Amino acid sequence: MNTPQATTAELTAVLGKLGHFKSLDPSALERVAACCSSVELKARETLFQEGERCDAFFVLTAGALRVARTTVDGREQVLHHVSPGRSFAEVACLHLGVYPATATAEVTPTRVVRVSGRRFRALLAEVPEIAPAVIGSLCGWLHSLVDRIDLLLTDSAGARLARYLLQLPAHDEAGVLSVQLPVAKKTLAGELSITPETLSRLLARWRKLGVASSDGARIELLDVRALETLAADETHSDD
Amino acid sequence: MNTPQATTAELTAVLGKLGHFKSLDPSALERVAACCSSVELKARETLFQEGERCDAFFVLTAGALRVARTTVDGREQVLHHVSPGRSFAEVACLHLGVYPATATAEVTPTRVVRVSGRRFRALLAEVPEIAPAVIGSLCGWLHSLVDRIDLLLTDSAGARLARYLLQLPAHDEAGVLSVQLPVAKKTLAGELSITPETLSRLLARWRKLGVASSDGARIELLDVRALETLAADETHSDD
DNA sequence: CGGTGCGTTGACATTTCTCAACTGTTGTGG
DNA sequence: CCACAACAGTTGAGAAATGTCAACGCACCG
Repeated sequence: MNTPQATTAELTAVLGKLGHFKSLDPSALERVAACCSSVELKARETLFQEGERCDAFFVLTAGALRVARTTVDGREQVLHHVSPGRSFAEVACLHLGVYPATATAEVTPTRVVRVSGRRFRALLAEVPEIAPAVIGSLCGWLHSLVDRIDLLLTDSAGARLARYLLQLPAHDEAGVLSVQLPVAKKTLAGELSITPETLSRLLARWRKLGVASSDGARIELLDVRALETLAADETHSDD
Repeated sequence: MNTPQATTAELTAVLGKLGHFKSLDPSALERVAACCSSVELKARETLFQEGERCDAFFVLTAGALRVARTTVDGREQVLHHVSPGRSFAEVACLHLGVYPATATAEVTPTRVVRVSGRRFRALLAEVPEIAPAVIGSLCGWLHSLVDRIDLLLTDSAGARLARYLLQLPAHDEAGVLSVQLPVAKKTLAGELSITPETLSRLLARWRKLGVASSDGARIELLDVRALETLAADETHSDD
């Protein structure tokens, strides 16, 4: 884990681009930046470990990162994928005091801004303008977690996959919607609570049915109506 | 939906007992109370409906309430049960602008405090001391949602049920732990993403094995070690 | 160029769901 | 106060979805 000495000016610039701090005036932003340092990780390096005492939260500025727990039987259970611009571990830092999960970089380089919890809490009391930023960020998290629960409560594996694909940012090319899987299929399977084999078979079946054609991480949604039906139906129709 | 005219003094007293507002000084508390009104519901009455425009969040003071969505195929999907002292719909109010789910009272009477979103946002800017209360409340929600996801990611139905039972507040009587199901078994099945039949069969099997004896909503955890093993194991051991 | 690990496919085992029937309880209206 | 309806809960039998185990091709990385 490398911690290059970034100037406050650089940090200010980075933070100012983040959704929730955009509305802050420059002087407030500078005070936030004064709580921060920047950290650079290589793929597979961990930023923090489950159970570790917690004195900071983070904002991802570049790369990708996953937050996961290790289950009792030793498997890795991915709780969330963090994409650039999002903050994470606020709950651990502001509420729990320990990290309830492990954060691991997925690509090289992955850059994060580290925000000191102690200093940030003090700032929160002094500069009321930053509270809405924090609240907004937490609300964003809550929203995505509720979506995740909604997804997991969907009964059939096919329906979960269809819902997942449909809510992915789609790229329209020549009238055909296509999406790009942001994570490895093995990982995606874990997020949908299915096995990689089942995922592979679902895609194979849909390819045969002409509903979706998958080529590696790019998947073309050929029949969106059919996918929506699959996503809604509890039980998915066979061939 | 009945809205008796409560005095500010009464509201102040009620709010002051809630975890997150406890640390507020009396004058701040009074200003929060000025944003509030109290609402009383009978069982099966709804407080708000999915899709409705949202201009308030709530704190449950008495009774019980469930937050649920209606799935495309018409079933009711319970997202959360709210117990007294907890606030809810903050995300809808402070972030989304519409209610993403429906809140329904489960008992008569159910009493909630309604907090005007518009007035509360203004207050948030004027009284910085209340920000930590909101942040704390949101963190509590996030924590419970992560736990829920963790539970749903548990593979086998038996393991999910065992984990659920073990994390329930247990009542120790004569050396035997016993827990009280806070909701109907049908509802619990929904929360664990299993069918009522499967739930019934699991309890029947455990009763036969001497692991847990169920009598209506009271369940005695006879062999906690065994339950912990079941909760940890992916696949649950048979007789 | 060999190893490591992902993705795919097949055969099989198993859990869990579905459908159906039955019981007991609750609560509602006559 | 009782009868009847409605519904939660239980149990059984069979079906279906999904997981497990295993083998193979393939890409990527050292």
